[in-house]
Amino acid sequence: MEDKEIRKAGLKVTAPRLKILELLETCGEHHVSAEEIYRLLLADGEEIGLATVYRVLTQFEAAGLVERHRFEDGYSVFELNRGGHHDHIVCVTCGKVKEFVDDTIEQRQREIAEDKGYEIGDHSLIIYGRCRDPGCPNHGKADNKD
Amino acid sequence: MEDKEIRKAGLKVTAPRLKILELLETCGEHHVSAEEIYRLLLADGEEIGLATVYRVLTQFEAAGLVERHRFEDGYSVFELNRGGHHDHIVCVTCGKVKEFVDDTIEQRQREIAEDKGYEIGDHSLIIYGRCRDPGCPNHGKADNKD
DNA sequence: ATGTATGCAAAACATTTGCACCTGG
DNA sequence: CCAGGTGCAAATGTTTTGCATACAT
Repeated sequence: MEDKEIRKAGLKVTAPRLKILELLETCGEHHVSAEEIYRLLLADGEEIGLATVYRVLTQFEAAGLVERHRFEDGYSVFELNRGGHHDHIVCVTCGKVKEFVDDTIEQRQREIAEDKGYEIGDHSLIIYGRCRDPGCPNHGKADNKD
Repeated sequence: MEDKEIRKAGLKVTAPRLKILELLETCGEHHVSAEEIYRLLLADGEEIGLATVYRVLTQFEAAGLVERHRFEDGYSVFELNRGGHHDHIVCVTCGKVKEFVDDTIEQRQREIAEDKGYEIGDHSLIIYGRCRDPGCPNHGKADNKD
């Protein structure tokens, strides 16, 4: 059960925390915003406040349970921290996100940080592109400038 | 003069636009927020509104004149688009930003996008670390020229 | 002259916080 | 029982927008 995860974070096991964690587990690689989580839980019959969602997510982030990403738009999305670090490739048209890790890139980053006189911490690499999924609205189209 | 840049963007040449463009030119690699631009121009004796700063920056961004970045905190910083693409390495302590380009990483990104079935567009790579500057640890002024 | 830009104030956002009430351990 | 958690409303901080006026062309 995810009770343990919550306790391990030094938090009490409450309905909102359990529900949010469960929801994130069902999301897999899909990244959800606080607002989305809020609406999904409401729709699921939970009585929960948006403020609580934010509070819990912030606590989970501090505990390393979830990761927060600030993609291009002005809000954050969250995903369960499944251990391994990874970067993201996002479809600018349909928003689909895939994850990847590349050792060459990871290594070069360490070298660059060293070279620039920084002690490396985290990093964030996001590739923006267009996916070739049939369902993607932009399927086949080329870059149109106007 | 930078009149041309503004006209080329289909915008009228006005004082606020000129001033903002000039200011960005003096900034070089230093990334400024809308608020900072606003305060700097006020301090410089300009009569300008914060809303105008945002409007102009948005227009400049759309015209490809400036780039907007959303680093870790909840606001945007802007820099003049000097043509060449580059990535960023940011000090999490003092906020200092350095730019870099690494061909190996650029190349790997193209391969990854291809591999994952994306037609690559842009990307954003930000390395977070701690710089080894003497004046760094305690917030201080963050106005390091580098 | 005329369509744009502007400054200001107010709105719209995502997110945080104060507070009185609830609840898990 | 009580520290910690919650929902709600109000506060925050950033960015956007409505509107009447001012200005570039």
